[in-house]
Amino acid sequence: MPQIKSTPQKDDNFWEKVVQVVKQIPEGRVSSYGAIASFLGLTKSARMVGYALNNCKHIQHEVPAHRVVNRNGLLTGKHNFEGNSMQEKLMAEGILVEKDQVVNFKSLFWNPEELIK
DNA sequence: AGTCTGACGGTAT
DNA sequence: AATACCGCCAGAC
Repeated sequence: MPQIKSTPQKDDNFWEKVVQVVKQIPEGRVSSYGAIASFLGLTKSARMVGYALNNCKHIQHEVPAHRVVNRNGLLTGKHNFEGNSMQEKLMAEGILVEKDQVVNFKSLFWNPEELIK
């Protein structure tokens, strides 16, 4: 469980929602911070998604945070993982990474909106 | 209380 | 096409 430190009221549990969504990312697919933020109704707060994952890094083993990259497919969060484990985890799922960037990102991209369907 | 810093993204130059 | 800036907002100082 992520530690929610913000005030209980405004607390929409954004962090938890982020975790829930990220958990739904299928293996071998990737998504972006912006897409998740948008899906949660905070279109302009993509940074908060990364921030949330950072907050939840202690449960990283349950959250495929490595499948979340920025809108260009760039592994911007790489340095938050040990060594280059982010890339390694992606590669292990068959996702090609070249120069810190997901190859064929556009077709591997998974939009949270698919959850609704 | 003021300032700075991000696992970002869009717009302007 | 490449930078530069700006909005976003919770935390750390």
